[in-house]
Amino acid sequence: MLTDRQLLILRAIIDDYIQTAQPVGSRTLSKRDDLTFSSATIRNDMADLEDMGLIEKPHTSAGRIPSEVGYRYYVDHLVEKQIIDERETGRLEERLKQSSKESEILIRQAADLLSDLTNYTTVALGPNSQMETLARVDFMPLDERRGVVLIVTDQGHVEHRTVMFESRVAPDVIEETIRLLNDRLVGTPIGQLKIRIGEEVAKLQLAQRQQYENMMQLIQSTVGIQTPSSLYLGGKKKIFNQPEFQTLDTLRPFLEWIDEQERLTHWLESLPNREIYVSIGSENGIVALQNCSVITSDYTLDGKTFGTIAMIGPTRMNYRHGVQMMGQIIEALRRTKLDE
Amino acid sequence: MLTDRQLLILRAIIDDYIQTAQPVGSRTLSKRDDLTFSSATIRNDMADLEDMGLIEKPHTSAGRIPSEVGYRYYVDHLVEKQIIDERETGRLEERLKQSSKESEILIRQAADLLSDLTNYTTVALGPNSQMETLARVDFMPLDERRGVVLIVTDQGHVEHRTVMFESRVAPDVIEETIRLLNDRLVGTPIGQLKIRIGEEVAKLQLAQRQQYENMMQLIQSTVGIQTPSSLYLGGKKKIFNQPEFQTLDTLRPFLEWIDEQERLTHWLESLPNREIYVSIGSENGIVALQNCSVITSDYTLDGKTFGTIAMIGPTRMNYRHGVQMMGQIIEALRRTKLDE
DNA sequence: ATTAGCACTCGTTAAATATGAGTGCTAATA
DNA sequence: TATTAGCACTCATATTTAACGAGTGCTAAT
Repeated sequence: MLTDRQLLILRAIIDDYIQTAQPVGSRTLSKRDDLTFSSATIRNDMADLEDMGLIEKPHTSAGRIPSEVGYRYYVDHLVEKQIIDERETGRLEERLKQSSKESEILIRQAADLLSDLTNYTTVALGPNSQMETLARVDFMPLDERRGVVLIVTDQGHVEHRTVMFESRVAPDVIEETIRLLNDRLVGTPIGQLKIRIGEEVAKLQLAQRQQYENMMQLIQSTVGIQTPSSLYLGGKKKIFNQPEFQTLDTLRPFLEWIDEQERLTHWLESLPNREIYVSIGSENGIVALQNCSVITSDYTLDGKTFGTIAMIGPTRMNYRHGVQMMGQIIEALRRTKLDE
Repeated sequence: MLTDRQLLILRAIIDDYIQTAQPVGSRTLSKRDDLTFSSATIRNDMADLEDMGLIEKPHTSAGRIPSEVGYRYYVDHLVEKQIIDERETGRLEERLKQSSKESEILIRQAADLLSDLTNYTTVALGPNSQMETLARVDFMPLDERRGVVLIVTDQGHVEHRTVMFESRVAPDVIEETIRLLNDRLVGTPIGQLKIRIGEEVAKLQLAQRQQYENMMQLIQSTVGIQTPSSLYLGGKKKIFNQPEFQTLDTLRPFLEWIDEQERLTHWLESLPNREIYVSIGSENGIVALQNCSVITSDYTLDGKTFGTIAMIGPTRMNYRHGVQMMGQIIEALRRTKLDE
């Protein structure tokens, strides 16, 4: 167990290191107003803290830096969660409201805002359309052999795909197929369209054989439509300002990783659903983010569960401020109404 | 005017420098099989080439590197344009064909392909939808006060926007408005929708006042739909392998610039329409691309003019190979049929 | 239990030195 | 006259050496 003084010293070391990115020495600490002990006393406590694995030194004659265990202790015990500053949240809500009522744009704006508030890179993942249900299928002819098939979800998302037919198709065949699709598939979760149609297709074979090929073509195109989750990166440049990323060895893996949209999406989707979750350093298990910490949170927009937002900074990130800003942003998003 | 030998030497210097990224000395050159002169002779010619501004030395005791003027001369006189290797083009066409028939995906694939062939970053700009004409407007209700308005262009591009009405709207009002929009606007270039509707709106005021607000809301939403040109970056990582971008001072501006989608789009759109155009070093006028050269070309897909593709590498780029690969890719794209 | 004092460690910086690739010029050669 | 061998000179880069100083751990005094 830590003594009060050790706690004070640990906190001071981390606070100082977060600000300066330099190892913190005992003399520096003893000069702080909130630490009244001599440097020797502090040194003794530092040795104890090091024995406990909370801090470490880069080399013999350097000051101490927090270890990952130290940061973990700091975040779990020394960061007060969820103090929502009503005034500030209101201001954020206001800024979000001004930008747009389009959910996609709102999310982007939120990510940018969070990035600007914290100076860390942010990633926002939109809703996973796989969960939404089909509201309607429609078709628009372009010419004799081409047309666009559209699907709309209950949440108002639209996806489309151009269909190319083998031969000229009679309008009523298309009409009938679309009607069939609407009859059978409306209300089906987007992710299950493909499976669902399999059950229905058998009945089709009884129908007119003549246009069978074209009908199947249209159906396959429809259920094959992908609904990609929208991903947005805010403040990618911010990383350039971090002292730990001033070398190519550290910068390159980070940039390469962050640019891999698909992997990023998977990662965000795989995160545990929580309010606000802090992953410190190598805890995240991603090699490219070894020296990064991540604050993630699911968010709701206008009450509905929506997606995930993440904030990525160096392990030496300002956890207190980060957690607080994250809390404010998701609260502001929660309060934002889409329809007024 | 350059003597034959000087030409040979200039070419050798540039070829060598392109490969090694190191200043080229007279002794190195004299050992090449294609240069039979002594190092002293080469030194004399080098001095002349330097006087003409074609090469320069980083410092007194270093070899020579090509100047921008030198590269320009090299590209204009020493790079043979447009030798299309039928075999290779066919292979590229094959690979493109396999990927998809969806134009968007084809373009991405082409950009990736070009990047892999050359090891430089590529940017592909899709067609500018502003030029396409409206083929159809449609509306799908979501609930009493919301719906999705869709527009389709003659090229099969679809854009949509969610509309939020002030009050409950009668289906027949919507139907009528949509019919009106289709009647008046089909065939109008997307870029001119807004202007065009102004002329029509006066007549509207005579119609039922009651639902005027909602009708206007629907119309405004429709003509306000943006059709962003699609932009795709291929091989962004490639820059990390270039020796001239191993330092943050050079890397950072490049990465920051390349990530600015909007600026990038504008830049590509502002380029002169040409088959293949090479911009060397500071010629492009962009500070962040001072040390980069760009090979750009408009391309056609399936015969139709489509967009612009660009290849960005260090000034010390392999122009011969780059120009050739660019030629092959746009030829392969030109031959690719969308509908078979 | 705390603190002053001191020897010791070791990364960082600066100066001193060595290395060598490459040049320009001059004089000899074909 | 054009080419080449020879040589002194330049200058970026790498290596070595020395000085510096922030910070530590330990011991003895308070």
